[in-house]
Amino acid sequence: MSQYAKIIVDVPTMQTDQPYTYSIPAVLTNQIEIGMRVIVPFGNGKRLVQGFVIDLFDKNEFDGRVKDIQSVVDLRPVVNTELLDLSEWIANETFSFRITALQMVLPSVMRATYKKRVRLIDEIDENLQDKLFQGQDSIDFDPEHMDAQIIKELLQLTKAEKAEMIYEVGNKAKVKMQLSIQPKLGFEVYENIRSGLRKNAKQQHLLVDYLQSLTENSLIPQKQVVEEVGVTPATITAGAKNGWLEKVETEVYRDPYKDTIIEPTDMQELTSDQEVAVLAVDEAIKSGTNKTFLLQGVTGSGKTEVYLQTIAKALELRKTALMLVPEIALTPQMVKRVKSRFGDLVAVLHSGLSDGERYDEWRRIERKEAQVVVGARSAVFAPLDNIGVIIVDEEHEASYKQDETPRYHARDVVLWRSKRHQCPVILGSATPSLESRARAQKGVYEWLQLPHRINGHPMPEVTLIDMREEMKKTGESNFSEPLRHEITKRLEKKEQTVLMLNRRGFSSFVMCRDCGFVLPCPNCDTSLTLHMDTHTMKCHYCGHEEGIPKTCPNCHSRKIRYYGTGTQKVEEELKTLYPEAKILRMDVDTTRKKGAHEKLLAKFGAKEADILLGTQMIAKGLDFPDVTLVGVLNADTALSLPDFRSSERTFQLLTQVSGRAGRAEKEGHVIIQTFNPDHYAIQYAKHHDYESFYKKEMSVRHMENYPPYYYTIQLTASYTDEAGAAKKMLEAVQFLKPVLSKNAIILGPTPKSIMRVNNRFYYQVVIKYKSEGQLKERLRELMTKSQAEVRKGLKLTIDSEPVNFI
DNA sequence: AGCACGCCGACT
DNA sequence: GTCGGCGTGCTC
Repeated sequence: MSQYAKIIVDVPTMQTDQPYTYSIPAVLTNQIEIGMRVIVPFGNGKRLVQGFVIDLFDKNEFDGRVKDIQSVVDLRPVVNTELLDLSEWIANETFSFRITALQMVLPSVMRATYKKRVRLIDEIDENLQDKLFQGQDSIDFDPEHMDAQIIKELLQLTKAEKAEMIYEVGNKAKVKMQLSIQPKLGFEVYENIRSGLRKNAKQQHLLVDYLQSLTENSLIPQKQVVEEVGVTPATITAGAKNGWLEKVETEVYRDPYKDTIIEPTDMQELTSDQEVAVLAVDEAIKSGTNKTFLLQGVTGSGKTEVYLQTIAKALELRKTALMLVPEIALTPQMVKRVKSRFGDLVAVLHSGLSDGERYDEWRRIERKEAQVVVGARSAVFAPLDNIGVIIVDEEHEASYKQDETPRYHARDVVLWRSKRHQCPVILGSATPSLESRARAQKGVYEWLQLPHRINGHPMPEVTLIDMREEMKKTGESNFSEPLRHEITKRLEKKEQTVLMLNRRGFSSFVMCRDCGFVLPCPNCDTSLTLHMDTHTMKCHYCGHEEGIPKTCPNCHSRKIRYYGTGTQKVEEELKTLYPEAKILRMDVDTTRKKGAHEKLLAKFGAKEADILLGTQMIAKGLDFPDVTLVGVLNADTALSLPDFRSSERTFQLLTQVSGRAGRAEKEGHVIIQTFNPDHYAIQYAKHHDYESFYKKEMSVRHMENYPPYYYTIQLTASYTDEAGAAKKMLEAVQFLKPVLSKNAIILGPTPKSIMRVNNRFYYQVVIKYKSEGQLKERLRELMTKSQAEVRKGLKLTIDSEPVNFI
């Protein structure tokens, strides 16, 4: 029977990033447990905030006024001790607030909502009450959407104690309820009731017949009864009145896949390589060994089957399993594959779900109804108990790193949880990140390989097209001679083609042919991008939108035209080249709507189109047997970016798209158009040679002191004026230098490559280091020290092991 | 974050 | 003279 609780309050600032002590009032005795959410008064006024109970104890050591907890939000803890510890670890590792880290491990609907109301507590002039309260005795107080005069008067009333401010802490999480009916009587009783009915009471006869056919106390949704039996809700209500049945509200899950028909499938027979892998992991599951496996297998080598069978092994031991997949690879095909093996035991978590669906999947996991979780990055926080195995598919994917605070890497969280659960981890990829591959080399990870494709087919032939030469021949076209030729051949043979446009650094902008003027964003240092679908110019950084200019704003020339290569423009060119071909375009614009992505792919899979044109998103996991040609229109736009990982990214991307050709019986062909045909990333991708790429890239990283030889940390400051941001980063360097050894390398401060975004100026510093015991502590001090400036509009972010350097 | 307190300019 | 602007300190 604890009397006090330590609480992390929902006020995300550096100053309040610490547990606060609250007393537990007598009415709440024994109701409060660690991991529950509570509502507490916080601050001078009557402000109420939500908080998480992180500890309970008896003796108060805080000498100051201790307030009572106002109320509890949950009946049972929502954050278990594992996730509590995990959130603390993440807050530490990522320099984020504990409250932010706590909220992150829960579905977003469970975040508190705050509202203020003003309520009259004294008589006031009737006219005034009409004006301020619209006749009511209380009104929502929302200064954002209220007249300044009204706000003022309301505040005056509160000051004069004629009105009071009421703080409301809300909860968006809603459990969906469904009205069901429950037969309450036995067979004979219904028999009697029926004989007492009038002959022409058709509806009542139907209902009684139906009730009689059910077992007593079974629950049937009313909706279903209305549909299947053909009785009206009114009849059911009447039945309830007569005591024939009872109406019951029951909880239902919003199931995102309820309309998907899933046929159960059996395990596939394993190749000997797969067998070795499954056995190794199984052994670790059985012995409860916290071991990490790097499963490196070429596309089509059957990594997924290895995942599924290890999951099955975990389930056999009554353990659970977690499988992470990159968001874009989490297609219905993928989900179906897992669900068809494990049925209702599977919960799926990804960004395509509505908040309600996500919440319900989360509750199914939490209640142990789901034992297999498949999901994107944030699914790593699934409240699974007794985890037997954790899988990270496509472990090299940059999207596993969250690019907002808390900037955690799902792979790191997985390793933390595996330690906690004493279970193995499988990191799977055809093109592992250098970090992981290097760890496998050193024996930190156990290296499992699947070097052969299951169907025994050779990897597709890859042809490089030197666009420097081609440009001389074809001019401004996006399609080289050989690529056009191959597309034509596919159209004749009725085979399918996939074309990929490497979107990075690519977009259509508008330029004046007379003076070279490019339409800039007024808020950012970028040019606006043309969007055909909305007929506007948009900024991809701040969302600014304006009309398409007809004349050049600079020289008033009418010769203002599109440039560059957006998917829309390529699509237009394709249509002119192949007027008879059916083309599907897949990019951010065509897949924005929920489910659009799936529909497009289903269409292509059903051979309703000849050519699929898209951005990176088509590179992942698509499996279409009739695709025999894959074309990459611009292989190297990413290569020139000032990011040390650009070679690695290019190699991974090209290797992945290449894997899309010739998955089934037919032989595939890949054509890569490039301006750098001799670049090693492109050469090794052509030869499907990961190992050589790995060696070459490791030597580059070694020479240039980059990961995996060095750790990196990136500091970014942004401010409303450039000097302020630059000054802050200079100060930061001065502040950090004293604790850094001479082995640490400081890059910068430099302006970010797009220095101005949304009228804020960005400067950065990157520190490369091997071992700096005091660095993290010092960085935390830097954040505390900067509080005053943060209040004045400075934004300071610290990103440990950033994945994007631009 | 959001609230109270406190100190200076321009208004009923 | 007071109202209200925002700079500063604190929140169990």
